[in-house]
Amino acid sequence: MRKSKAETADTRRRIVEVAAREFRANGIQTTGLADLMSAAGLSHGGFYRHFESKDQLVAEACEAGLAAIIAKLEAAAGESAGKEGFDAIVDAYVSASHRDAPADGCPLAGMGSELARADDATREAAAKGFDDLVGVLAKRSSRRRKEAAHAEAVFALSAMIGAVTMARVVQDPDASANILRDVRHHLNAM
Amino acid sequence: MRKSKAETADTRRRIVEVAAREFRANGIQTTGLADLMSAAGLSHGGFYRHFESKDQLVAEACEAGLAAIIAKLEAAAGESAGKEGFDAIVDAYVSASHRDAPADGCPLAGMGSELARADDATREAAAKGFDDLVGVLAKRSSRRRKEAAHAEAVFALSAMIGAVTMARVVQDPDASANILRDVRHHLNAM
DNA sequence: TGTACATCAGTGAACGCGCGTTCACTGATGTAC
DNA sequence: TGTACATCAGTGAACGCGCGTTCACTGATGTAC
Repeated sequence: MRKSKAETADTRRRIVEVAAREFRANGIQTTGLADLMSAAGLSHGGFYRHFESKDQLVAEACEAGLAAIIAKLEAAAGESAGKEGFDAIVDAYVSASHRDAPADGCPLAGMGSELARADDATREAAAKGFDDLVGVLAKRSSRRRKEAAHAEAVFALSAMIGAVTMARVVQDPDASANILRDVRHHLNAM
Repeated sequence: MRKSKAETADTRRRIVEVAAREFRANGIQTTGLADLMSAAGLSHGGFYRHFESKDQLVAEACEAGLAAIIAKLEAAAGESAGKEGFDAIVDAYVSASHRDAPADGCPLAGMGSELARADDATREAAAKGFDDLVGVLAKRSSRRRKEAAHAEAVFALSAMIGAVTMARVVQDPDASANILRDVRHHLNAM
């Protein structure tokens, strides 16, 4: 039953990808390895051929999820540089479509409070992702001074993460949409 | 072994209080009923004399935690009305002491992403708490128009929740402190 | 290049453990007369 | 007001279940000669 190196690498990648989706959508604690493995088309006994522990997978999935959202936001900014790009990123992040698709969204919004209690490697991956996202925003800030642009990006990202998290908590559709709208407008007006 | 009505009510209150602390500090899924009950000084079999299910306790604990943080923030604002009170609340919320004491802090920051996946009653309690917090801020907003004050409060609260959540994820003490500082400064300058 | 052997990806079953929930039991409290 | 009985808060043990992790096994892949 041994698989080729290429197949093995592919399987590993598939597990991380599935995990990144499931953890964002359903939470870390709630998602079992058996579910993950069968979603990846495997029996769950084989998990430990690829990872030392669930924690290791969590860290890698967090990293992968953050890399994915960063790529998406860079794409959303597209050609638009400066403030225009900044707003494009804000609009993509603080949106109903992001709110409604946590599996494809930002890990910091999808599992923020769980990440605060995760192990060192996972928190490190999350912190790096946060920094990278700050960088993505900061380089498009209208502030001239570098420190001011960075601080503005930290502020904006905090609001973005809080907004999407709370828009997912609030069940009333209007109230939820209003949170997104209010935060978007304030960030666009910055 | 039957207890008097007063004692029974007291026990129930104690369980909710302990739960509100533990859920905020350690998360909902991670906190077991046996732990909670022994922290409340009881054997865990007696739980179902007071609650129908863990979910019911989660909802009540969420409500209690939000009522507590609201009282604290009102107290922090104290005599200061208007913008001064607004800033006092922001400074109390977006602080190292709040970050470091999740058990006594805001449930929306302590278990935000878990609340997004909680049952209806819990999400309702969380949404009401969010609204109430918005109200606490809005009535101290410098905006004259009521809708503008409300929108500003929603924006500020989203940033506050995101900031405390992320300050708990980031392990590096300087980076974590900087998130709080940047968000505080921007909200104070609003 | 071909053969012989070692490696190891994946299977399927099992492990101990802690979870939420249930239950028989206890005896003090509450209630009805 | 006092007595007799029903209620029910709390105990402690047990329930089934799903969890993360381990393991013996299989057989194709990789490696050494």
